[in-house]
Amino acid sequence: MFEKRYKEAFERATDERKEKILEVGIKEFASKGYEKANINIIAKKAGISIGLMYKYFSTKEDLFITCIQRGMSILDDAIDEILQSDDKLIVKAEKLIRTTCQLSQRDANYVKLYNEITSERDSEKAMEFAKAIEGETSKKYVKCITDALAKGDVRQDMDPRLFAFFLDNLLTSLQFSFTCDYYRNRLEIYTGVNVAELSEDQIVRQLLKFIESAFTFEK
Amino acid sequence: MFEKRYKEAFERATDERKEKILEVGIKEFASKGYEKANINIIAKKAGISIGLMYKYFSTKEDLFITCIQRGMSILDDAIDEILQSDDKLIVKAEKLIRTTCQLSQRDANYVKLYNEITSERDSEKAMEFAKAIEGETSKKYVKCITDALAKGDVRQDMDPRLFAFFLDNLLTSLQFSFTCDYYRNRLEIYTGVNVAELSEDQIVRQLLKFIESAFTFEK
Amino acid sequence: MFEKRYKEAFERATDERKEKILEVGIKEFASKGYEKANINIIAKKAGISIGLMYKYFSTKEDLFITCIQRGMSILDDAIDEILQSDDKLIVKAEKLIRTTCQLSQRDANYVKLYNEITSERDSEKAMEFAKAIEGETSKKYVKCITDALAKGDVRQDMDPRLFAFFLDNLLTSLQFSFTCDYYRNRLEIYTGVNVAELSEDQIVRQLLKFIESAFTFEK
Amino acid sequence: MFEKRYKEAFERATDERKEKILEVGIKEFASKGYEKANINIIAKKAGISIGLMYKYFSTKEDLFITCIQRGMSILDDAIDEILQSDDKLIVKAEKLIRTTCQLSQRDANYVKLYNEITSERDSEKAMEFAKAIEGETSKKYVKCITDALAKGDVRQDMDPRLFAFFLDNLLTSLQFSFTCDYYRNRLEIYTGVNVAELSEDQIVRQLLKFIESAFTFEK
DNA sequence: GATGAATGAGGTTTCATTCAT
DNA sequence: GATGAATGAAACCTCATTCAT
Repeated sequence: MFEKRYKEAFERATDERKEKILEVGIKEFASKGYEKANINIIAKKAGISIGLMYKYFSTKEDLFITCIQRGMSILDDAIDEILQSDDKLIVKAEKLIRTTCQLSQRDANYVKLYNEITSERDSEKAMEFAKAIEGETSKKYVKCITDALAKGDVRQDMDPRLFAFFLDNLLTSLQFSFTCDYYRNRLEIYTGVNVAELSEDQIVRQLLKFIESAFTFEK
Repeated sequence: MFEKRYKEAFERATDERKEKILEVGIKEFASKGYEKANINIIAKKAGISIGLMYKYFSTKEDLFITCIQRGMSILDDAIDEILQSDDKLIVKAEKLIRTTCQLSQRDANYVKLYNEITSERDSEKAMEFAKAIEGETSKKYVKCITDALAKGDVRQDMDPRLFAFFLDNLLTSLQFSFTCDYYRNRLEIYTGVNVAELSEDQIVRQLLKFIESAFTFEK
Repeated sequence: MFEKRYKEAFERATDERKEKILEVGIKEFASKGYEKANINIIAKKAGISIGLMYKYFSTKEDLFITCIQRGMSILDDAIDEILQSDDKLIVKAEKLIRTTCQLSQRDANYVKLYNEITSERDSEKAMEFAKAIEGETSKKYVKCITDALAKGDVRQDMDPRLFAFFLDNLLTSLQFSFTCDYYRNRLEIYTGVNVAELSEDQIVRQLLKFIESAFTFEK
Repeated sequence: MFEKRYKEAFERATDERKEKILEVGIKEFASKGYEKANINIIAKKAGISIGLMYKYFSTKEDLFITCIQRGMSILDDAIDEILQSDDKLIVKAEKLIRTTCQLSQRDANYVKLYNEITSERDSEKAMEFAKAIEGETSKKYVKCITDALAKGDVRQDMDPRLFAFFLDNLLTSLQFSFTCDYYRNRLEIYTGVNVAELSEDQIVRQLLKFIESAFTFEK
């Protein structure tokens, strides 16, 4: 997805070390955001010297992007598996929703990282990020829907690319709503329920209902 | 929505100056983000000294929040007008979608500011922001849907709060997709079309279709 | 004592206003110290504009010194009255000690101001302050003791100037110990008693004993 | 006395550098006072970058307190040695006075630092300072006098804690009078003699006389 | 006489990055 | 390969003082 942003020295490091650096980096970037995260602290927490960190990554940004790569590829893998199954679209949709909920808990930091990218303001970088992160996945989403359309499983009057886009918007919003502070509070405000007591299952069922009819209804 | 975050001196400034400061501030925060925006530069661009800036706002954060207030209240006004009309839900939905598109162009910086808030990581502030920004609007969204439900205009098996939430998610995603760099690129990737050539009308019609059936279909 | 440091305009102000300005100034300088006191805030609290403040005083320092003048002259008056009485030295000493205790409560801020001056580091100003503040008083102290010496009321082997100096040191230390935070804590540490429960009378009696024998003993 | 206020990096610095930083710091704080002392200048004079200064000390205050620690511990050591000897109280008193004079010359800056603390206005910090600086020493003073009392070397009608306090007041005042500008001028005013020509020996002898009779006389 | 808006130099603190060892 | 001491630009914020009205 991204071209590599780490130096050769990083490849030569032990897996354990690579793992540790990315784990710590993801945690820091996720909890503080890019600007406020401190690369010196990341190095210390990862148990390496700042000098070595710069042997591994040329800049703070390169470390960040390498963290993103790791985080995004894990999120994508889970999604890809569902998209490439033979299930009907509606079944896939349900799986996607449920997986989204699970990932939001298990991989909360990855989701937060994704949210961070989402407000990138340098348009060059924004494009680079979007291509790297959304490129493959979007194709799969579109393909699923195109296939369903061909099979007659869904309404025929839709633009599959846009419907894929709307579907992804709903799933992404849901993901953020389970993970990122602002979005979480927003969800609480809409439901009127404290997030701790929130019935995840109720949300899943309603969203599935919403999506199902959007995709199948035809006047 | 927010309690005021400017000092009395700011109230006494000329309207022209108040306008200028907020305009410049919004532009800077929208284009660089909170962390990277520089108060000294904002002051200079607004044509006042840094000292005076601090006579108007106690901290960078206060200036930021005052900018937010301005931006959000303008966005909200447009939305509120639609939500409080007597139109049927579907008509409202169409108006909301169209207005969203327009605002995204006219008030792009406000939308970017909103996007900035959306990745707030301090959970106290996130809550404060969410309450201030989403509080009133969410109520109106929910009311619209509850009313439509009572009138039998929409499917009866929905949870109105959650459906309102999904609807807002779709609209917010759309808004970002027209304004924020990352989201814009993502939209291009999904549609395969350069944003300049993108048929806004096609998007509007498809989204309306998506929403309409989600809201009215019932097995 | 000091030459005047206020401008003519200040003389023309109403007594009430003069009073208010000095009162507020003394309070601010006493509680925050010279550097941290803010002349804009003093003006505001005194109910005048900062512009007018600068019509009254050329600089922050001039305001400060005028506050000092006011504070010191009040403290001095109380002391002078005692020193110029016809009492025997020991009686005067007792009165001085008791008055010191009273002033420390009634005029705590003046004492704090005096303490502030005491750490002046510009040697020119230190000299100016010392001359203005200690000049007259020291003469009276010395005279008292010289007189007592002449009358044979006290030991004949003393240097009256130095004994006056030691006496003043004890009284000044006591004054600070009742008023200034650091000195107050130091007193608590020595006595092992919380300042609120501290028997002022016990201190007075012991100090008088200390001084009395220092002045009258002769081998 | 104080808990350490420097970071670990400071411990790792060479002794020469540590020495230099504290020396320069003490000089600056002593000559300008806490508020007016400038960390950037201290760093420059110490031959290190401001960034490194902040690797050594978290804040200006921490640097200041570390300077205090250094200064106070040196002053204390000299005093402690005398207080813990087997000499009679009067002998100790003489040694204390003479040492006070010497320290005032050799360690003038430490004394100035002490004077600076003495006007601390934040009552929390004042307490912390007082405990750290006066805590141990005061105990030793009191113990000396209690012992002398038990041996019958001094008058029996005294409160040992208060007499210790008065003694310390006299010594502290003397110390300031030899070092701090204001107090020095005050001494000149009392004696009528220029400080350069002032007979230190005369002062010592008179003060010893003063103290001796205060402690031994009994009606 | 009186106002208070306006200035801007200057101080503290942060942190990405370098480089000698 | 690995260290971590060292740098210094740059950001936020304060406040004594000025001056037009």
